[in-house]
Amino acid sequence: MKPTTKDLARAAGVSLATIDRVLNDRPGVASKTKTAVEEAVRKLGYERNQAAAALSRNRYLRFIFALPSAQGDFVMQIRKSVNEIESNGFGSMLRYDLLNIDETKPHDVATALSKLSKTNCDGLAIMAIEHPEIRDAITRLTERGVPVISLVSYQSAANVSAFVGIPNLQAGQTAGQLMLRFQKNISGSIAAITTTISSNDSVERRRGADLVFSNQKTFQLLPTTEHFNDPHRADDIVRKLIKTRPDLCGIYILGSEARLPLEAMNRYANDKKFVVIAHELTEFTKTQLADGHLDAVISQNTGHLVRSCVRRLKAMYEGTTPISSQEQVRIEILIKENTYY
Amino acid sequence: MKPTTKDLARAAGVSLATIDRVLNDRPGVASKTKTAVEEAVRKLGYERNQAAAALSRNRYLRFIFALPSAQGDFVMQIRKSVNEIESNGFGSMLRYDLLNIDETKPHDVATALSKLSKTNCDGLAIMAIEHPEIRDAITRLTERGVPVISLVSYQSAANVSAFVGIPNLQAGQTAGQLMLRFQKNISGSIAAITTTISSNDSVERRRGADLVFSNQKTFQLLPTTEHFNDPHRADDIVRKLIKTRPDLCGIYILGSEARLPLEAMNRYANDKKFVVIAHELTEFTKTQLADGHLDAVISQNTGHLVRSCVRRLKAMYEGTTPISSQEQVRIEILIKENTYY
DNA sequence: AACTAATTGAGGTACGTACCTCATGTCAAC
DNA sequence: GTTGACATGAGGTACGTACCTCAATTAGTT
Repeated sequence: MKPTTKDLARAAGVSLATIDRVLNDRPGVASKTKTAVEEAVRKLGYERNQAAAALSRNRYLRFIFALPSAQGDFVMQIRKSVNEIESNGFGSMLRYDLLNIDETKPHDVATALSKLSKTNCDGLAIMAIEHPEIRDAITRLTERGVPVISLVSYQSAANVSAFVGIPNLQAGQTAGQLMLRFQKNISGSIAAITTTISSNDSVERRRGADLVFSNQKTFQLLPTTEHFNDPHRADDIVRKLIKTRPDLCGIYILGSEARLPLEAMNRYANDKKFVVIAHELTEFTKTQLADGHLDAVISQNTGHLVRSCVRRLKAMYEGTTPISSQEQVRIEILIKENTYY
Repeated sequence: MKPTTKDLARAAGVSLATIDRVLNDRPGVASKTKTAVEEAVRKLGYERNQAAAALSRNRYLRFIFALPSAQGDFVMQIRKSVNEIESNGFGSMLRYDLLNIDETKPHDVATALSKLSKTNCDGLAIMAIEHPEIRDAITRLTERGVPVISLVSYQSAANVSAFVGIPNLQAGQTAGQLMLRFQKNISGSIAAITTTISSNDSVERRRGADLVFSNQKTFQLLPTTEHFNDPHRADDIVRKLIKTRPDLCGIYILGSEARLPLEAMNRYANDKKFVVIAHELTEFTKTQLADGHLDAVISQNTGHLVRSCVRRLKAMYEGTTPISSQEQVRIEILIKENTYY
């Protein structure tokens, strides 16, 4: 059997009360006593019995996912994954809540975060743009002792404890490489489209693709065009591209929401065959893959994202370290054949 | 707060002892009482507090992984994943043990399985060949009340509760499709090499690839050749292929151990560029990807395999149903760019 | 009606930890 | 040498479930 607090007490020559004080960082312990207990922990290989601890605490760990309130297939997917994890066997005594944040109003976001503290939140995973007010709110939150993870989009706030998501530079390299390998032409131009280049992931992906394209001469990646979530703009961009670039042989959709450019493609590219690559597997992109309108999707699994967040937040709460290898969210390549419907 | 057994007792108008009898399938409960309790469970939405249950039971759930004792990068990877999961935050009170089975001696395997029962094993995940003796041993094991999962390689034993692994037909389709898309030639022959075609996964993958190749005329997939883990044979096969087939433009390594054919390729294919696709990401195939000797790897993540087994075994033990969507092990495509080193 | 068997209840202990109170000990400052 | 701050121990309760015993009740059979 594993050692318990009783064994610790005996080994360290102190009482259970002192063990409790040390293990739970309560005040009133002489530093040499503390050292002795820590030594005993090390020596016996004591690990807190989380089941017992959870039971004794008799309260749920409450993890909060702060996600953009804006519509979008990908964010929806994440939301769905958060809701699904509830019924999962992740040990007990865990609760997950969603918090909608309107990124267009950073002040409101900051206000919402300021209401969180150790008493109502045991960990936060946040997906948000980079903004001074948000960054400061996060910093203050961590100072209040709440572990914070930045999700999908990296937060440079000093104290953010971790990032969960794919490395976007590599994702861009992957997309670029596939784009080249899927080409049957011997040369041509490839378009790059995104929602907005003020989004960090788009920028990094573009850089990744550029790295790949710079290794060869026959294909060129055109400058990134933005559609700002405007259907007409997206339509214009695609129509103009096809009309003015006879050598166009591929489209790379950088952002996480591929719907608008893809729908435009479907309108104008009926006869000619382009290699089309986009990001994030959603119901929509799945359909596009199945129909052959999309050649590949570079994706991160939202279930993983969410579970990884939970594991890390839990580990931070418990003061343990999760296996880092398993926490690296993988860049998935999806083509028609390896997608599940 | 969630309802407890006390609430159940009150709601059903019975005592805690009876609640206990019903919840734990103990004898001596009138059927209408049982119904009443079950009704209360449903009505209150009662869910057993697993932390408390684990604590009270005060014993670890013991899950056993039966893996082939034969050497191999892939099996090693699985073994490693099993060992790593221990320190994972998978709820507490779980133990994982490895059981080596020598598939060349099915009778020994059956004997080993016959020693397992509810008292020393709460769930088994087994990766083994299809064999009557093994199949019967598994059937008897499930009859003794031990949940069994077949891992990687499907077991047709009547009572095996689940399969954890990738669908190999689809994996073959994926490999075949990539092989065609990566080709810059306009026609040619592709070799198919494996350890032995008595292995089920190789057969299914071949069938998958055939499906893809039959949709076009310009490339042909050569008959599958077997090397039986013999380095000379592997060497011979590759050397002869390159010498006798000037139109050779690709190699598909079907089995899960790619080392021998790849090493042979590295010896003979220095000058000419083939598209090479293999299965399973291991340290070796990673290196080959990085060096450009391998163009793509179709893989299943061993960490996922193992965790999926654990989740399912746990769910079976607890009598709950895991989210099936999350349990489908995905067919991963890995190229140089999206591999982590 | 008498008897047996099946059913149910009452009440307990245990698991390992968290968290609480209160008493006692120690040491240093004045 | 008294005071007070700090350190430590003793001992308790609680969490929700599992598992045990023994008595009491009920139902079914003869």
